Formats: sequence, structure tokens, C-alpha cells
Amino acid sequence: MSKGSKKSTLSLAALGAVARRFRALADPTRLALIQELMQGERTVGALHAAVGTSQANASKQLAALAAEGVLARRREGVYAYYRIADPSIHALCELVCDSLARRHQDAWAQVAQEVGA
Amino acid sequence: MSKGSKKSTLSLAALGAVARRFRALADPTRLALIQELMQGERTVGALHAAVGTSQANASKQLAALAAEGVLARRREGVYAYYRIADPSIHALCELVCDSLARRHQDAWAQVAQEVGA
DNA sequence: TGGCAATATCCCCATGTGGTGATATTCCTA
DNA sequence: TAGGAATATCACCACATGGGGATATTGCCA
Repeated sequence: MSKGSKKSTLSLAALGAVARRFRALADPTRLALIQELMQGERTVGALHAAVGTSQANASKQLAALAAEGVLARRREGVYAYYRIADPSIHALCELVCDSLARRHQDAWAQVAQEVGA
Repeated sequence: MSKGSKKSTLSLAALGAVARRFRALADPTRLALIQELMQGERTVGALHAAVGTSQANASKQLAALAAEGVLARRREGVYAYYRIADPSIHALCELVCDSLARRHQDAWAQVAQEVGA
């Protein structure tokens, strides 16, 4: 079980940590919250209004993202301002979006080819 | 509901697709299978032995990853060879690993600072 | 201090899903 | 063609989790 010997083989614990990070991003509501935060710091109220979910759910999902280190929270009086804490989030979402776009493009091309043939 | 006017705002459907892609990577067993496949094409038998899960579960998880476009399958007689179909997987995992490593490093630094103070 | 607004937490439910054992399917070979 | 090995599928269970309503907590202001 000593993991460090091989060059890039991760232990089960490390795989679990990576999985939890991915799981934090594996929900449309949380992605919508993150997308809103791409434009800058926002309060819980503004976020739950923009995303269209309940205040309770927005607070819960934001807390989950903050617990995973994806977001950071700042208190200012009654307001709680959330912001993106992990700069890699941008690159992650871009990578996935590009991959999905290419996949859809390929699917279209294949359909066109089949129809044309 | 039509929100496509802004430049980089994704629709709910698009967010769902991105979420499903992330969800495919949000499991330690599936990540272990992918990690094994980083070294090249493998059969289901070799993968379930290397990862340490049951044959049924390995087959199910591999099928799920293939359905999401992450993996591709090739039949050769009785054997089913799986391989990584989406090249962005490497970059995705590297990004997350680097981010987690930096986070742990920062946590250590903070502990050291608190102890030293 | 009383009241209101913003946020977090608690309880509950419905659904999704990882895992397993048993079974079906498919293909090779003797 | 019969048997066996590799893979996929099915039925099922246990559990995690997204979501909502109600409520608690906190801080501001009149």
C-alpha cells in the first residue's frame, strides 16, 4: 500500500480526495452558482435569486463548495459574500466544455456522413 | 428562460451535461480504473483484478464511463478492451491533483505558522 | 429593546447510485 | 456440438444526497 514508489500511481485515499473534488462540481445547481460567481463576489441572496433555487438550498450548496475549498466566504454584517477560491475551477470547466463541444461536433459530423452516404 | 444572450452563460441543459461529465469522474473506483488505463488498453479482467473490485462492478463502471464518452471499448473475441477516449481526462486529473496538492501545502504552512507564533 | 432582514441549520422525503451475487450472453476450443 | 471462460445484465440492498419547508441564529436599525 505504500504509494510513493511508482511514478504517478495515486493511493486510494488520494483517489478519494480527487473524487470528492469532482463530486463538488457534479451538480447543475452548484455549477450555476459557480458560473454566477465567475463574474465576481456575490451574496447568498443574489445567488439564490439568480440561479432560481431556494434560499436554504443555495446556502447548503455554497457551504458544501466552501468546505471543499472551491469557494471562500466573507462576512460583512448580515451579508455573506462568496467568491471562487480555487483558480483552477476556470480551467476545469473550460476543459470539460471544450471536450463536450468537440464530442457534439463529432456526433453531428457522423450523423451528416451517415445521412449523406 | 432564454438566456443565451450573454457571452459565456451556459443553459441549464449545458450545465447538466457538464455536471454529468464531472459526476463520471466523481468516484474512487472509476478513477482507479482510469488511472490503470493511463498506461494503455486493458481488458475488463485485468482491470477488475488490478483495481480490486468485483467483475460485475468493473463492467458496470466501465460501461458508465464509456456511455459518457470518457472511455472507448473494443471487442476482440471474448475479450473487451477499454481505453481512454477523451484526451482531456489527463489534464483534468492533473489540474485537480495540483490544486489539492497546493491546498494541502497551504494547510501545512498555516499550521506551521500557528505553531511557530 | 423590538422588529426585520439575511443567512444557516434541522428534519424529512424522494431519488440516484455504488456494490454484490446470480444469471444471461457470447465466443473460443477441444 | 458440448463445455468453459470472459463479459454483460438483472434484481436487490444500503446509503448518500439534492431539494423543500420550517425554524434558529445573527446583525442592523428605528
